[in-house]
Amino acid sequence: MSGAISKATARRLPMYLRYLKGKAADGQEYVSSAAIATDLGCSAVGVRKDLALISSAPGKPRFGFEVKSLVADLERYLGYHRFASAVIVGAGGLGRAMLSYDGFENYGIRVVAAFDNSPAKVGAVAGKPVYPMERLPEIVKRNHVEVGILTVPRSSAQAACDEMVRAGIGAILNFAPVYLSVPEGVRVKCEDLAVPLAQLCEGLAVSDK
Amino acid sequence: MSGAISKATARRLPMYLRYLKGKAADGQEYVSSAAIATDLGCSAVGVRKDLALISSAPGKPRFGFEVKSLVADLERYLGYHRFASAVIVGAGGLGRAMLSYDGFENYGIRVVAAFDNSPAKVGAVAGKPVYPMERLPEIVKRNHVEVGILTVPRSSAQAACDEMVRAGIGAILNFAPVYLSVPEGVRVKCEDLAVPLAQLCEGLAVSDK
DNA sequence: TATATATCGATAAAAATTTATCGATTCGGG
DNA sequence: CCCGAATCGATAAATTTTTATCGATATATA
Repeated sequence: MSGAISKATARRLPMYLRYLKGKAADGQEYVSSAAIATDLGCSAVGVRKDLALISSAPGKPRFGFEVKSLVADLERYLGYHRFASAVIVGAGGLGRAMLSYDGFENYGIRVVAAFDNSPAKVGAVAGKPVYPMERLPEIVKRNHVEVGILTVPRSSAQAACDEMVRAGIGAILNFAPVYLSVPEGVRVKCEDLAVPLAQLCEGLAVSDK
Repeated sequence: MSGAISKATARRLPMYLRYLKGKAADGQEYVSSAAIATDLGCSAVGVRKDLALISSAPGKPRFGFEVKSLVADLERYLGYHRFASAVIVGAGGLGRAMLSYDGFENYGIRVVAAFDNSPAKVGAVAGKPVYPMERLPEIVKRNHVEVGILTVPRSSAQAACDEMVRAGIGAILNFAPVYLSVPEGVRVKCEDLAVPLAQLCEGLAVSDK
């Protein structure tokens, strides 16, 4: 069952996918666990264990794993069992950057639109619409949006969060550097852009190794 | 010694800091491990263990921990033993958003400037300068920059990365969805904005619990 | 065809992390 | 002044995750 994948492994899968896509683009057919481990800075045994969990075809001795097949497996695992719609609340610099980011499709996520209070921000970015906040409930309902990305300034984060919850959004990815309080049942994941950078700076980097 | 903090704990510290700052802003003097755990969705025992590692003052039975003191301890731990300078390469949407992001100071990181190939992007954002790529080595050297944030499109990522390495940058935070190859000794940490979102979408969220 | 080698997959050991338990401490209320 | 509730800190158990070991397998090459 797909639920049998540990948290630690699940965190690494996207890394493999990205790496393998690079190899595929280079025209490489096979890749060994040792090569992956060296390049990604983790252990070969760990790589094999992780891949064993999602790979449909076994690795071939003396060759390694077939890149194309692994990519397919990873994409299936990472994006298969869902096709979620998301909205962005806050069309400032970060919000607009995410609106034009093209990496979400890989994970089965469709960013529907962005919202902002400021009339100046309303319009479109990268072909995606930016609506005034009032229209949030309507759009959420119509598109069955379950996930919201919060990219407003710290001061308006809680208010925007409340609006999202009222509109029926059940999971929020919060980029504002504040703690949000939400009603029972709503999931929040905080993401602070400074954190990975800080980890990188640490002498003892807390890498995802 | 400060090196005795486990990776798992180190990953959680920023979360505590943010949460506690919120409480401090609300004027709350004390907070119990149980309250933190409930709000943050983790276990109270874990919270106590984590805090024990960085807290200078012990928690008070019947009250909990002193918020102000914990904030000070966390800030000291997270940002004290370094003061790193960073640059941003790629002044597109994400790059500019990060240039105007004010959360880096909390972690002892100073973003010095951004760089871009396109003359149209050169100028200033949020009071920080945007230089043409040619000036990267000079600025890096002058400011002793050790860390670079890579926010260019996928296609130019490797080239930009190479330039950063040549300029003397030893650690790179990569936001482009590609695998970068770097010489021995250079650290790379990849950050894909879609990943946390994907985790949030998963039925079995891989939260940082 | 036989052999050496690179690689896998499985099992086992070690390490790290989380969770549980429990006595000790402090304060508020009777 | 004593009792009970709330909370901590420490120790111990359980779980998860990583790392090590080793035989099996497939391929290239002599």
